[in-house]
Amino acid sequence: MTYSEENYLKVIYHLSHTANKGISTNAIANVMESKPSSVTDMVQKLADKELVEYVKYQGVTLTQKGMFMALMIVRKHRLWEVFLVEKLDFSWDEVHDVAEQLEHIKSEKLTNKLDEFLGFPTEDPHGDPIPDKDGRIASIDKKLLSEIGVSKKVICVGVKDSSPPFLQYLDKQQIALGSSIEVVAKEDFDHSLSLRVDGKNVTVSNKIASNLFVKPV
Amino acid sequence: MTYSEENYLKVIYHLSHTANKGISTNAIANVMESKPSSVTDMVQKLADKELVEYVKYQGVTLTQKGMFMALMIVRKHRLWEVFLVEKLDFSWDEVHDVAEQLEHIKSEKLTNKLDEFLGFPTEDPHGDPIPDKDGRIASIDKKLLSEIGVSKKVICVGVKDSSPPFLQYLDKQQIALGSSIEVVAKEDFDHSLSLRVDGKNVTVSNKIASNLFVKPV
DNA sequence: AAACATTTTTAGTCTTGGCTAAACATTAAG
DNA sequence: CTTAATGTTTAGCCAAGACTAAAAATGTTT
Repeated sequence: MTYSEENYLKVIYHLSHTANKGISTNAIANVMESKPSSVTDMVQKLADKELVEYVKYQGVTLTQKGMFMALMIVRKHRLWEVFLVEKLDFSWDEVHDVAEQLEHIKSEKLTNKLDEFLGFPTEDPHGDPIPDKDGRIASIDKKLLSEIGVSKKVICVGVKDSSPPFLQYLDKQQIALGSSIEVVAKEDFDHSLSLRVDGKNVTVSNKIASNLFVKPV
Repeated sequence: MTYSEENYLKVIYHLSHTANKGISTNAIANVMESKPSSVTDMVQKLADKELVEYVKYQGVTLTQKGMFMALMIVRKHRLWEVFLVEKLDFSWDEVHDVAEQLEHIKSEKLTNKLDEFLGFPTEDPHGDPIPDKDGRIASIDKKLLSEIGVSKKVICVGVKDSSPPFLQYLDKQQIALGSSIEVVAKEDFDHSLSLRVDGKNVTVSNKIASNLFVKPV
């Protein structure tokens, strides 16, 4: 497995969550900032290795084997993110690029020892679930904050967008994983939300609210 | 800096310690298990980037810039080895291949935070010195056990050869970094040594003794 | 000092992963 | 149901890094 093949598998895995048909070469190229023609080539190589199912013009899906490898890459990525935040004091907006490199380190022993060292965490610093060594994911029931009704109380459990600007915005508003949030009011005009976050009043736009995962308290 | 360029710099750095003239393409090719012609190509590329001084047919030496980059790679390699042994319970014969991968992770912040997390170690698990963030190395005065006179007492501070078979042999004889060693006798015939290692009698061949670094107690 | 052996470089080739431009499918619209 | 628009693949090309075989430089010997 080359570096590049691993990246393709990871991207296909992530795209599989939003779309439930075959993933188009175009979609992959967009995410990878490359060209559809390059994707076609690589996808054919992955199909030869039986990591993806590929029908011309119909898109790509992961095979069992490909799914497992993708899960192991995601596992490594998220474990390293936990390591960076918990042990090395990185903030949650700084970890992505480094984890993007660390996820390619090949050593099953390292991955499993790291998992143990971290106390077998089930979620990364953004609230995303961490597959265990057999690829199993503990699914948590979570909703977008934007779907929560007025006067309901919830706890912040994850972010949908984990780009640095969004995460830094949340830091500024003192919204973090574990924060308790009450929806005080919803504005009809722009769908913005008035919240009480850990006792403080905060107003957020609908765009913010639809990128925050919460669970009923 | 590509992965491959980094490996060349590292190899040239290591070879510079034993030979103090220019390093030949042949020597590099041997260590890298590649061919001299491939080395010539790469070395010319490194010279274009001013990371090495290169005169045709005369061999290669590191420039200031190249030396610093090499030191940073060695620094990362050795810090990760400490991490693997101290935090993840790897044994000293298992760390090399994984550290070989980890040394290429690009993030100054990661390296320095890791250094801090480990308590700014000055040596790796094999007793090799770890360059600090400015590339400085604390030099320790050490001799080969084979050069020590009879009835002298020393402490084991490093290994010259850190291949798994040698390290595993030392484990079996319960010789480790920090072990106190007294040279009880030296055999004229085969230059083998009778030792007292932490109170136990052990006999080792000259080959073993000339791969163990010790310092006077 | 010339001839031979060794080392090093050059020239040309291969593979991987990417690109552009052109050809080919599919879908949507008239 | 045919054409236009869009999406996808093919064909041909490029750069990096490695290789083989051949040419050139260095060194070693007599």
